[in-house]
Amino acid sequence: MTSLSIAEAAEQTGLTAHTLRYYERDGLLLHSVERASSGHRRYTDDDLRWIEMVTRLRSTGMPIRDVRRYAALVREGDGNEAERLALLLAHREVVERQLAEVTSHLRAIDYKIALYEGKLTPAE
Amino acid sequence: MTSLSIAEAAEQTGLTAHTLRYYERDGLLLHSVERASSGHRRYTDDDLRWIEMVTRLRSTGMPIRDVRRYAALVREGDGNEAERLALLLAHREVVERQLAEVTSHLRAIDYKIALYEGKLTPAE
DNA sequence: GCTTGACTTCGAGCGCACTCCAAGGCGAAT
DNA sequence: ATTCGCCTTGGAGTGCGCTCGAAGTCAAGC
Repeated sequence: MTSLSIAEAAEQTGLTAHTLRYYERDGLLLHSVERASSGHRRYTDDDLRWIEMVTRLRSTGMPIRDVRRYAALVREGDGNEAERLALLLAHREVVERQLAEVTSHLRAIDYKIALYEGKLTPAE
Repeated sequence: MTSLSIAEAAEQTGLTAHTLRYYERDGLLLHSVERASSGHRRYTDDDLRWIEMVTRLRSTGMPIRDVRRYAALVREGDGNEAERLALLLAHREVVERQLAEVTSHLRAIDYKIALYEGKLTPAE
């Protein structure tokens, strides 16, 4: 349960093993992943939970470098919650603006689609 | 009115002059942009309208190569409306899935934000 | 006639986020 | 003991979408 190989962690998180190693190297995780005596990585539930958070940030378009900054803040421990909050709030604003933009562009595309559909299924 | 320099077209479309040239080179426009006797590009209203459509597709995440395909279909003229429609419908599905995903991730981030806000503004 | 500034082309360069490869290690199974 | 499969590292490579630079042209203004 509480200790997965990199392949299992990849499966669980939807990332590739390559990406998991890359994230670790690049400072997106809170600390180096533990190793078995063989040298193989062993992911804990906590690791997976954090990686899930990273995935949420990434999937909403947060750049790697900002995720790294956020990870650094969390790693530092108590005392910088205001800074973490600021980072998340700033990100939320970006995402919301982007959602609004995409939605509005999508409506315009839908209009175009309706035109083509009208052409293909002529009114009786 | 109906004939803009590349700088003016850039201003109007929100793209850079570099990007406008790049799009043209890359086959995203319906035809080569007309030239003044000086060799400078002159953008017509039709050009701008098409570029706006391209911008909508790009802003919703359609890859350059698919925009190029769509442009090719439109360029071909009447007779392939079904194919154009299929392309747009497929794109709409992708965008909608992505919107749903981002929205759901955003909700999770909002929850995290609420936690930090709770920490910072302790309940009375 | 010279300068200025906006344009031209061609091709190289860049930033991002992976993605992959080569060479090797470890442990279990045959 | 050798094969197999999964893992390791360091570093190179990839794909995308621009973005930029160098060198040159042209028209207008002084």
